[in-house]
Amino acid sequence: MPGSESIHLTLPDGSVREVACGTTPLAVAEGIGPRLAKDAVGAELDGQPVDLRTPLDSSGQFRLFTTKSPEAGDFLRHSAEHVLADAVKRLWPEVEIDAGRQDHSEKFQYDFRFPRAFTAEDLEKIESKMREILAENSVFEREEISREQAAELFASMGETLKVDRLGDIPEGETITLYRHGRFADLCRGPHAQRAGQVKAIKLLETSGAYFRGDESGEMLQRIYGTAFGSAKELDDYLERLEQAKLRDHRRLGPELDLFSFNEHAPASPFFHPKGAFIYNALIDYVRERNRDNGYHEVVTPQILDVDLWHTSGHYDNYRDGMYFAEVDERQYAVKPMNCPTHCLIFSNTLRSYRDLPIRYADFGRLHRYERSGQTSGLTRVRSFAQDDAHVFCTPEQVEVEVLLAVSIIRGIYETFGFDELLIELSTRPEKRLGSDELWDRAEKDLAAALEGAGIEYEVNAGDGAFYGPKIDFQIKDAIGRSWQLGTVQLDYFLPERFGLAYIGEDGAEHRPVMIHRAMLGSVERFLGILIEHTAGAFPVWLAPIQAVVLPVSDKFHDYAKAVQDTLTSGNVRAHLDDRSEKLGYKIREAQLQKVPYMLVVGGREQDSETVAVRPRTGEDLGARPLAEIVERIRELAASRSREL
RNA sequence: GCCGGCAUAGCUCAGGGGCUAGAGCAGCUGACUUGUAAUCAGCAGGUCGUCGGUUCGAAUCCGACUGCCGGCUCCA
Repeated sequence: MPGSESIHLTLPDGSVREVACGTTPLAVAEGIGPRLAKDAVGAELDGQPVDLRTPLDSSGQFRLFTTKSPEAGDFLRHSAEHVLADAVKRLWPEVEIDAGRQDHSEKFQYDFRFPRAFTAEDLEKIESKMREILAENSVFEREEISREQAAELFASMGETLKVDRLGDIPEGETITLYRHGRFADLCRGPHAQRAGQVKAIKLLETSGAYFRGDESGEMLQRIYGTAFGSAKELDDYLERLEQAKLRDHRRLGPELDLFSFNEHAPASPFFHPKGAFIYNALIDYVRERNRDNGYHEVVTPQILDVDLWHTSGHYDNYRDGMYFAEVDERQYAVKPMNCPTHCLIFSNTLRSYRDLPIRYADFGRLHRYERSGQTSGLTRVRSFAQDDAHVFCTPEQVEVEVLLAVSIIRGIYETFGFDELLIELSTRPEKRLGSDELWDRAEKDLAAALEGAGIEYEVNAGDGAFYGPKIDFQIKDAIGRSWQLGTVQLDYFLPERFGLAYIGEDGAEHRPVMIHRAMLGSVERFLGILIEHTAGAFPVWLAPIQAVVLPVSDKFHDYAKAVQDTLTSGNVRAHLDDRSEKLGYKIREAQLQKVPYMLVVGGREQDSETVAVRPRTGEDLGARPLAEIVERIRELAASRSREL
């Protein structure tokens, strides 16, 4: 708050400005120049976005964003969000407003209590009303207000949802209001300076959304949109959405003949030969890594007495997500997880501490009933397999075992080119089993394993599984989207439920610790992500067809066939396109199928026992000896290279 | 599960209370014999998602169901 003390702001050019504590970023901008003050949208202090009107009370690295800064986007979208609410209120004054979005990195949204769903026509009307409001170019004003004043204000406006929301703000927190024109909303900011700085808006879609995210509560009507400082940026954004659609695995999968879906088994993929090839190649890869690291594969039943699921606790917690069958008047459940079956193998015989760690891997098919509306392509299915494994070890071995799992996982992601990796340590959730001492120890073990190996991670407080903390692995795909893949979870609870024990050095029984580990996660989901990451252009080792032989005319079919045979006997997955079509036609088709290598053969090649090599990158490598290309493809596949 | 949308040929889509439901691509047949992203011609292909209702008549209007899509919620 304004005081006699001063603070020091370090500007991007390295210069330092000394200003009174409580000076606003807008005042700082004015001090630098009127032009900058006019164009300023927002600011940041030590990387934290700050509103132009929020008094600064500490020193730090200071930057101002103008309409031209990409960083201004969050400010602009947040302001467009208020303009959206304003527009809806102007069109339908009786509508109650709820709240906007937390994350404005891409979109904005607002929820309304509206008697029906918004239609496409409504959106058009709202959008043009928003443009009118933007043209008014109102200034966004920030106002600190007491809880009582705020409650009174919103009650007087008939905004009962807002009054409810007010109650969600923790005691003692400064309550701020942002106004533009006659519109006022409870808001933390930050906002742009003026509405007119938002140059391009688009409303994207509508949907229902539960008030406060409560499934048992009221459903409101939500509108999503996006906004930018220029029409060009908006166009680029929409273009990116289009590009993302083109690599959507639900589109590419059928196009590349990888998989299909059928009403007879909703949300359960049918992998065609090419898709199954990739599916199995992924599993083979993990199998190889398992073998190299002392994990032993087991095969366990699909359908087990429901009794087992009572023991494991899954029946109580996840009954609604399980499939059941009754045979011989006996109740069975289709397995949704492998862990209980692994516990049964572990307890099949007396175990010594000398046997530990025991590492069981399992690619068993799992079935989980996902509620309708929750399923999507390969990423959320009802029938799937995980690259699952469970390690049974002594408490002392936990750190080493966790580290082993982490290092295998990192190696695997590298193979796929998932270079950007975020590791999260998820700690005890509110609903959990076991004592606090147990959790203290488990969380400490995981953290120690990561820190011991110098691995950077973030803590995701409260997001652990109910039976133990976990390390989650998030990757970023080729177009920057984040996906959670692998997980390493500590479990002290299942060994307890199953009464697992090993005989220790002291001759007494001890409880083993269980570590759940998946690297790809669900193989189905991983394949979906991989399709989008690669846009269907798989690395040579995963390409169902690695090379297609293209004779330029029927006259060269014999040579083409001989080429294919040579490739095949050299373990290259080769296809011969001997249709009577022009070369361009066949190239186009192979290209659309993203076949890594097109091998053109005509008179010249036949005479010299070569093939004209055209990788799917489109370059022309010219005529190469057949043996060379066989060797090249074989080498790329064997090394699981991503090169062509 | 909730809010909303969609469902016509293998695919992308047009049509629309009425008489024989269309196009392009893909498929098949034939001609062409092809040199780095689509040769030409012909043929075939449909219970207009399923069930029910309204109607003289429904692919078209209404309802239910199923599946899919965008969100919400959930995800051991």
